[in-house]
Amino acid sequence: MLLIELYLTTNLDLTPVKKNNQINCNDCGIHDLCLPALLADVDISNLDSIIQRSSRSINKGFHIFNTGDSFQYIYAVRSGAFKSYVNSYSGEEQIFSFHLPGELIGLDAIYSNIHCSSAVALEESQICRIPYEFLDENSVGSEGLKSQVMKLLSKEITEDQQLLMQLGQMKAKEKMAALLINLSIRYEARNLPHDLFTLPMSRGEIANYLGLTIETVSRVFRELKGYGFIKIKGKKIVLKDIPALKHLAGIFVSNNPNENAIK
Amino acid sequence: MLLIELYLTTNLDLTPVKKNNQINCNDCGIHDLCLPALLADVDISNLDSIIQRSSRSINKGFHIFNTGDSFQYIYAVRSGAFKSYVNSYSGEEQIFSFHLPGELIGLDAIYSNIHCSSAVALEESQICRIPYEFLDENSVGSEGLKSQVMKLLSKEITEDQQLLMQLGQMKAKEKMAALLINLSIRYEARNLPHDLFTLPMSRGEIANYLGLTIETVSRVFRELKGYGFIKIKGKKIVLKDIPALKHLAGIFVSNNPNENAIK
DNA sequence: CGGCGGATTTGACTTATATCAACATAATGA
DNA sequence: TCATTATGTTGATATAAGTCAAATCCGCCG
Repeated sequence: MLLIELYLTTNLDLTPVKKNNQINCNDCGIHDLCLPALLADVDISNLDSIIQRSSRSINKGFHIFNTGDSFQYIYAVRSGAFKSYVNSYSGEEQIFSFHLPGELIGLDAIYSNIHCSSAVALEESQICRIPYEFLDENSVGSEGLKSQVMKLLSKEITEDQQLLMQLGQMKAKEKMAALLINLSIRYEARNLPHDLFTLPMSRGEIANYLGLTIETVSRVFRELKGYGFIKIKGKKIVLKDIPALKHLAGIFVSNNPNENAIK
Repeated sequence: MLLIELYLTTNLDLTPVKKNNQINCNDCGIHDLCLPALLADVDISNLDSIIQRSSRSINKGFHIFNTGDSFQYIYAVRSGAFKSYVNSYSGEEQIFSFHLPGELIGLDAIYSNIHCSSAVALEESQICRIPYEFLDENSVGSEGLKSQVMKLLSKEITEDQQLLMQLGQMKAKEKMAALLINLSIRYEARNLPHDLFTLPMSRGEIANYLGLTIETVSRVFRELKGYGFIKIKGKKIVLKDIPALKHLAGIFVSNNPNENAIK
């Protein structure tokens, strides 16, 4: 496989990637969850020369892009977590997505070539990125890549719609259960414990994301703990009764949907 | 320009398009708002042989696709209006989009090749459609088309995120003002009166879309009428004070954002 | 280690919006 | 046309979640 030495030259705090400590996509721990897994039709060795990896981690609070930035890269989370948010006209922040390892960030800018959201690290994180040009209509050899990115875009729409549904008609308790189950499923997909993890976001970020207040988030956690559905201490959470949480979230589980019913 | 006689052969109530009553994209009234406008790089004459037009209108209540249907076409609204919705596990409907003329429907299915939403006509409508194959990764000559659809997908994500913001933190009055302004902008884009139009959707559909109840929608209309911001009778609405509505929706208008302030 | 500041929890109270119920109006169809 | 049904309005009341305020917890830094 051909490996090309890359010198990254952006505002990101990335050091040049050296030949000898370079990891290729095939060796990456989240290979199956990231772009390569979606690129069956594309020559992966070629992809490896396109994808740029950060050699050192990104600090909590570091913005990988801001609203108004020109579209230069698509990012993939290698480790850690990010949030995407937009600012309303009145300046308030609205989080619309949390990004876990193996997930992509920045696709919103394809439309206007300008990012209309900001993305920031919620904790010590590592990322990979692909120059935007490889998705550009004039680029060659990226046919399969473009199709896959279209699928990802489409998937993102589907996910946004699910969130819309949650925000639109669900009660606080249901929204929170839905978030926990959603995180659980995503952690499971990367082969991490799905019933015991550390929430990468603060209570305030959960509240913002779900359209609630911090106090309500706190109270609902207490209530779910009271039911024995979860154990929570700070950001460490254990999902003790996933079927009950799924039921709360409106996800059909048992044959008798009333048997776990809680007012 | 080459025009090809097309026989449409689906579950849609479309009659064969005859040569002599066929309209091509260049002649279409919403040409500037639809796919052709986004396809500067693509040979439009070729597109005209791809796009299929309905010769008769679609009745209110007709579904152009349902959840679970395989992905066969991308649709463009020629006249009328549609809504897209998903059903929750418990069976309730959640509307996430209204589609006005010149807008596309069905892009959500690119990810899984199966529609995960349903689309239904809100009134007597006409549509065009493009077979999905022309976006398929194996298709030739659709490079520009694919790039444009990617942009549309990206745009849709941006729009969904705006709606998310609305649902998440806005009050009922603000949500409704935002919807009215949004419709106004979209009508303006198709060169229709932007301050006087007929709402294509029912009060119940507005309520569902905004995460409110029918009663609240009705009451907020009355309140906005009381302020003199709108005139409304049934589905006919006049936006009498667009700056005030924009201000309510949180869109910055004047230099002194407090001067229109209403509790 | 100890203290400072931000994050979280908890309680008391308020309020926006939902719910329930009755009525009015508009659309539909024989 | 009128009867019938769907859709929209209005009022009274209930409640989920927000607001305000105080207490507690926790991480961080000298």
